[in-house]
Amino acid sequence: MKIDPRHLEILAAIVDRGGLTEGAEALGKSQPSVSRTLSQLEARIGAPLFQPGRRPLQATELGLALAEQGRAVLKADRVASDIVDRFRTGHAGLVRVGGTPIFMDGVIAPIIAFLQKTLPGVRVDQSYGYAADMIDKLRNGLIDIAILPLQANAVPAGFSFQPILPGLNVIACRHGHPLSRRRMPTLADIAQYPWIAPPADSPLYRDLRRALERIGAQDFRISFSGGSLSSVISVLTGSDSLTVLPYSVVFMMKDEEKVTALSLEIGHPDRQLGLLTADGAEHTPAVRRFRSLIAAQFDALSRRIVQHQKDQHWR
Amino acid sequence: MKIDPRHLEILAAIVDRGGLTEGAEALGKSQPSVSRTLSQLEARIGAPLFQPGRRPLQATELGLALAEQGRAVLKADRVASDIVDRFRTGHAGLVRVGGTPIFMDGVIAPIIAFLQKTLPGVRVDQSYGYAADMIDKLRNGLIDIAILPLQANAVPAGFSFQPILPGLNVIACRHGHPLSRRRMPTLADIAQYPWIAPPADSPLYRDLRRALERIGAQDFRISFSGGSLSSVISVLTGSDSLTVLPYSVVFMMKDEEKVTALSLEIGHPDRQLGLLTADGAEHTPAVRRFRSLIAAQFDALSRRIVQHQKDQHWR
DNA sequence: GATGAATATAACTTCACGTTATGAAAATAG
DNA sequence: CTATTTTCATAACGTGAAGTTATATTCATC
Repeated sequence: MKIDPRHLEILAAIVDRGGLTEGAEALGKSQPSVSRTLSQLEARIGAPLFQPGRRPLQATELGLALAEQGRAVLKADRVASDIVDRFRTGHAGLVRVGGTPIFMDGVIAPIIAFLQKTLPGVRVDQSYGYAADMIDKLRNGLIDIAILPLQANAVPAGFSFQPILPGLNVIACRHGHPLSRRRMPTLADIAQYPWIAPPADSPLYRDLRRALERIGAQDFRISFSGGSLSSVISVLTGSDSLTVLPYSVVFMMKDEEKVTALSLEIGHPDRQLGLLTADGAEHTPAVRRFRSLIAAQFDALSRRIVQHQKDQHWR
Repeated sequence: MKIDPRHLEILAAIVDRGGLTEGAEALGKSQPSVSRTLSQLEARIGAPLFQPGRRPLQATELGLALAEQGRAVLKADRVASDIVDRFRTGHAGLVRVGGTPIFMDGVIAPIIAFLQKTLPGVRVDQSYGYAADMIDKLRNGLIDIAILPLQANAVPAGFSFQPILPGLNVIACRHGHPLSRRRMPTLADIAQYPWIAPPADSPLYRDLRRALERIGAQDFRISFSGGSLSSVISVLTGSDSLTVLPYSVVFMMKDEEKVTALSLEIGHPDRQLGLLTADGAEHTPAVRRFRSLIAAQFDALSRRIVQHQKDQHWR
């Protein structure tokens, strides 16, 4: 015999609260409503759920057994409500973000780590790729947000781009590198050190080439290439190699005093790091919340960077 | 946000069966019905529960989380249905029976033990008392069935009495008792042995007095009184005492060869052992089933007793 | 027996859910 | 790539469960 789970809930409420009136109150219903539902349930079952004509109400064996199940329903229902509420407020859910490897590892991941304190129920699915890839994934709904360097006029139709940081790159070397003491290293200074190259298809690699062209370096030695950030940093700190990194990545690591940037202007691409999203995409509250928190974090980071640069100027 | 537990059930069915059509089938509903319910649920929650436009249907994170709760509801519901079904068929429930102590211990309890194999889900609440007590408890709905010796014309108004055995009493002694060998013990034989007396307010005690009067015994020594069956049997088998017991009690114990009955006619009260019930009482299926099974058992017992007596006559 | 609190009943309205019929869309096959 | 099939969504409508307020009953208690 099929029983309406709501009836079991009502029964549990009556049993646990010790009366129709209290039970109805706990359920947010009127007393007559609960009373009639109980009568109908007893009629359907064909047996009393409470000792008839006894007050205060006392459940029968059957009533108690069914109330037990009603409690299970109530609990499941409460849990479900919680899940929905947390989902709707963006405190739970899945956020799928993708972006360029070095920047994701060096800047985004630490920020996500920080955000997890605010959003402990949010799960982040991180994936790596460059612009074309990411745009494709966004279009197919495989990721929610891409974090990329992009030119303002290169934003494809149907996408929105929210800049978060200038796409500033620097030449990086280990702390204590011979060049790091020079105020203005010359081409000749630089030429004697080998380079760590980002993957050949990465924007960072193009930036490296462009920067070297700009300062007049025709030829350069590559000692290591293709690694992700942690490998690059290992090689960088363990040798006198140079590489090109987003300034923000170097900035994030400055307190560790392993890596530093040469004071050498290398010409900035007119790209901005930013959040790319597909226009039609329905974002979950968790995604929206995550996105705004990320933006806020970058705003703060951006101000810290500006402040830091000012401080260095004064010195 | 409050969620209808039935919707969670439907969601669980869809997720577990892998589609609307199958889910609807499993729930015994039409496909459009579950389709609309699902749409409404998604609308209420404000988020898709399944990846939109994907076939075969694949649940979102949120959908999976809620389906989990739906499974809990389904389970509780199924258990509740089972409880009700078993209750309605009399396979589960509470049966409250009361009766005279010696008879309950000696005959009813062994039969109940046997019935538990047929009705493993039925709980029996046994209580002891004499007629007046039991009638009172029946009237107040504190017990469902009383098992008593009663005169056919002494059945109070508003009660039904179903005889199950003749109220035959015998003088009992230990196996191997000196008197047990006598074909027809005389009063003088009997007079030298002490008696174990049932509680003074019991019908058995009155039967004892009546029996002794009938065979002409003016005076008798009481060596033990007030015990329940197991004490009485202990004293009986450990001494040469005599006592009065319902024949059915002695019969039930005959295979143990501890106790036997004297072949002495002691005059039967015109009482019958039977099942007394209050007319107005609403009996649960378990009680009805129990009652009919008890009656059947006694019918069988009664036939076994008759057969036994025939066998003894031939010897 | 009177009083007060709790439960049951009555009368009515609304809306969720069931149905069948049919349209739209996605996957599969040719 | 088009046709077919399967699966899901929508439409339209009837029924009944469950909500409401007002009021009657019933049970415990003083």
